[in-house]
Amino acid sequence: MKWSDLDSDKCPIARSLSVVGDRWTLLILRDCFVGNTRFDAFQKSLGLTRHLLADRLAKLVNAGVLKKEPYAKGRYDYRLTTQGKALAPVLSHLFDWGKENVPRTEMASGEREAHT
Amino acid sequence: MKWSDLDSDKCPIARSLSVVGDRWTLLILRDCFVGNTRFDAFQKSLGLTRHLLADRLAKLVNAGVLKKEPYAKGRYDYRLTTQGKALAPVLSHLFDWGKENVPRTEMASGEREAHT
DNA sequence: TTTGATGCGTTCTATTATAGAACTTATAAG
DNA sequence: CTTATAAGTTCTATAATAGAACGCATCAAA
Repeated sequence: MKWSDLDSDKCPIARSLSVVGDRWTLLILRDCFVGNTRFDAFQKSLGLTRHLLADRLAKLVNAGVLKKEPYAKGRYDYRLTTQGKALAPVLSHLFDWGKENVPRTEMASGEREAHT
Repeated sequence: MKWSDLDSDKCPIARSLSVVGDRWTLLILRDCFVGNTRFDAFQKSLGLTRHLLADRLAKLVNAGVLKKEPYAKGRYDYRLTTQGKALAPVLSHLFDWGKENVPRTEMASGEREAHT
């Protein structure tokens, strides 16, 4: 199997991962749950490249997880759809598991992030 | 932020993803929950390259999610640790979400897989 | 009405990651 | 001795990601 064929897999877990299993995708959704809605806000918060961010947002919109709502010409809010909101338990458990099982390693230098 | 710095992130979700957020990793764990324990079994079931499988298994063992138990000289069973078993709710919700929200697309040709 | 800042991308090059197949080493079976 | 199985490793080719710069449109100030 190729990663790109996951969407036709018999297993629902594999199909879920075909939508949210790419690098950064779940972190973008975490930001959505916290209230971020805009391109630059995601980019600054996550630090991924603009190229990838554009790609991931497009895929999420395409999959019906986010919807793109214009608030001015050429500017958009990305908001969770009902489908997207249904992912809350996944993030919630990842939060709990990480808190319990993945101690924070020391950083090289400058601190970042604020989320929760 | 780089993907490789996620392990020092303040957010537990980001730290979780530093362990299980790589391509294939959650599918390998799914196989573990279903009872697979061996290298070739994972490889045949998932179809990822042996190279990547070796890499992912090593990372999971290193992170304490799987443990490597020899059953013969040079042969091993990979089994979930307590920490690994604690990921069950994540997979469970991904299962539910995929079943509800990600319809299976048609395949190009030959069917595969059996899981679930 | 030119200048500058903001928002949302796209384009470019360089580096990593992944795919696919062949090759190792060791054990065990025929 | 030959073949089969298990668990990798090595190799080359292709795809994905990082990092920075560029583009274009709006708005606000000068």
